[in-house]
Amino acid sequence: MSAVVAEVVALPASELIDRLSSIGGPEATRAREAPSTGGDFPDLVGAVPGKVVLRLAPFPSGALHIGHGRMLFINQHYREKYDGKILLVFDDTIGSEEKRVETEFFGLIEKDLEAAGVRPDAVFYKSDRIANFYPWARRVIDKGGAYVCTCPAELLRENRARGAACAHRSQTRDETIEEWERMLANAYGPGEAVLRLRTDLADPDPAFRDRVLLRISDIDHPRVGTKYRVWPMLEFSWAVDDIELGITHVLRGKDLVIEDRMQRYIWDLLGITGPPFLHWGILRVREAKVAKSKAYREVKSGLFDGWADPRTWSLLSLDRRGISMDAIRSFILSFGMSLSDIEVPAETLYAENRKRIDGTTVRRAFVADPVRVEVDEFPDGLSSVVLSNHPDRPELGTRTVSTGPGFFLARKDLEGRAGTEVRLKDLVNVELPALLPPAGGTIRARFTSRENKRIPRLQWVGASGARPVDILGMEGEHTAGLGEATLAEAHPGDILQFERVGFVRVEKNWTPGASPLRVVFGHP
RNA sequence: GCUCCCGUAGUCUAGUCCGGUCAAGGAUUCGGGGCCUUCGACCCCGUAACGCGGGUUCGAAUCCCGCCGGGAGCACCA
Repeated sequence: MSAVVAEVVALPASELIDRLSSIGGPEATRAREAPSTGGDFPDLVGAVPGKVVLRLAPFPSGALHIGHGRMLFINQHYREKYDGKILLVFDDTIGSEEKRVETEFFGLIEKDLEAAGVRPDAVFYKSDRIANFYPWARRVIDKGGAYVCTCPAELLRENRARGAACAHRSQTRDETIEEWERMLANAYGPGEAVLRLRTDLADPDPAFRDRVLLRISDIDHPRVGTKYRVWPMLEFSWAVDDIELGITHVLRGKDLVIEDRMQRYIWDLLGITGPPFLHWGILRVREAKVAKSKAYREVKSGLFDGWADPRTWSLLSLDRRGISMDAIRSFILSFGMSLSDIEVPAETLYAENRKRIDGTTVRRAFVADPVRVEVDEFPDGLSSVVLSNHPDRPELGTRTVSTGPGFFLARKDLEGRAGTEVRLKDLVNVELPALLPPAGGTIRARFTSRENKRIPRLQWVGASGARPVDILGMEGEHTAGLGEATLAEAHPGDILQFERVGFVRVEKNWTPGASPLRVVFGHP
C-alpha cells in the first residue's frame, strides 16, 4: 500500500489527473478542480502513445544553459506523457565564422543531458548526413522550387527587402540542374553561389522571400573536415531530417517559427505531410546576464573557471551550486508552453530548490571576515555545547562543538554594536568592548549571563578547532572565513546551510595545513 | 519599416478554445507576526491582477472590432 502511495505522490499533477480521469468517479472530478501549480501543456495533436518521436537539436558551441533546459525538459515532459522517444541530433552543420562547431561540446552536451536525466534513445550528427541532402535538393529543383543564385550576399539581401527578383530567378529547371551540378563539382567558391527556394517575392513577410537552402563553405569541420563544401541551412536540413528520422512532433523555441513555414512549404512542394510544430517563448533568468557568446569568450580566455563557473549559468554550474535538476525541471515546467517572453527572477528557482533541500540540510556555523574575541569570565565547565542540526527537524540529530573562551565573530555582525550586550547564539550573553580592533586584531568581551535574552544573537565559531573555509560566490568571487570544527567531516558533494549565509555545496574537503574547506554558494 | 506572436497582481502561471460554478486559483516577491537563523532559512497571517476603449449578451478574463504596449524574425548562424 505505501508503495502505491509513494508512486502516486511522485506523479506530476498532470499525469495524476490523466490517470484519475481514466479511472473516473469522484476522485477524477476533484483532481480536475484542484488548483494547478504548473504551467499548461497542450496535448500533441495526433499523438499515439508509444509512437511519439521527438528530437533535441543543440548546436555544439557551448554548454547548455537554463534556456536550453526549457528545450530539454519540455521534450522530456512529452516523452513521458506519451511514452515516446527522444533523438539527440547534433545540429553540427558548418555554421559560420562566428558560430563554429567545436569537438569538445559534443561530449559536454551529452554530459549535460545525462546530468539532466534526459537520456536520448539515439544520437545522430547532422554532419554524418550531409550527402543525403543533395538528392533532396534535387527533388526540390525538379519540382521547379529552387534556383542557383550567384548574387553577392548583400545584393541578395537588398533584393529581398525590396521584393525584387534577380536575373537568376528566371532560370529554367535545366539551367538550375546544370548550375547545381556545378556547385557540387566545386565550380564555385564560398559565397559565390547558393541554392535558393523559390517562394514569392511579393510575400508580405520579407523574411520569407526566396530563402537560401544550401550554400558553400570551406570551413574545416571538426568531425568531417573538408569532405563537403555544399552545406544545408538549418531549415532545409530539418525539412529533410524531420522526415527521414521519423519525427512525429517538432517542439522548438519561437525564434524558429519562420522555419516551420519553410519546412511546410518544401513539404507541400514535394507532396509530403510533415509533423506539426509547437513553440515556446523566450525564457530569461533575470540574474543570468551573461550572454552565451560572452560566456564562451570568458571560458576560453580562462577568466571563468570553465563551463561550470557560476557566472555562466550553465546547467553544469547550477548543478555545481547544489541546485538539483529536479528543481530546475519543476521551475521550467511551471512556465508551460507559453509563447509570451518571460523574465523570471532566480529567486523563483531558489525557492523551488529550497523546497527540496531545506528539510534535509544540516545547519553549520560560518563567519566571514572573522574577528577573534576572548571572553573574560567565561563559565568554567562550558567547554562544549550540543547544537541541533536543524531548528525544526530533530530527526537530523545534533552535533557537539567546542566553545570558548576564545571565539570568532563576523566583523559585519560586530559593526555598530561596540559597547552593547549581544548573545552568542545558543550559548551565552557577552558585553562587547567600546572599540573594535583593526583587521587581524583581537578584542576582549565580558561574560554577562547565560539566560536567553532577547538581544541581538550573533553567529559564532569556537576558536578551538575552527576550520578555514573558502566560499565561491555567484560572481566568481571568493569569501574567506572560518567554520565550526565539525566541517572537518564535510565531504565533496555535501549540501550544507551556513546559517544566515545560505545553502552551499562542498567541493573540496578541508585538509590540515593544506587546503581550506572549499564550498560553492548555492542560494540564500 | 514589413511579417508573425504575446498581453491575468512586482514576477511567473491556472482559467480564455466550449461566456455564468472566477466578487479570479497557485507559486514567488513584498508587508505584518512567530522563531536561540535579526538582516536573507523556516512557520502563520495579509496586500496585490483580467492593458485601454467600444460592441454582442440577462451575463464577458472568456466572443467581435479598434487602439495601446511588449517580443521574435527579416543572415550564404543555429
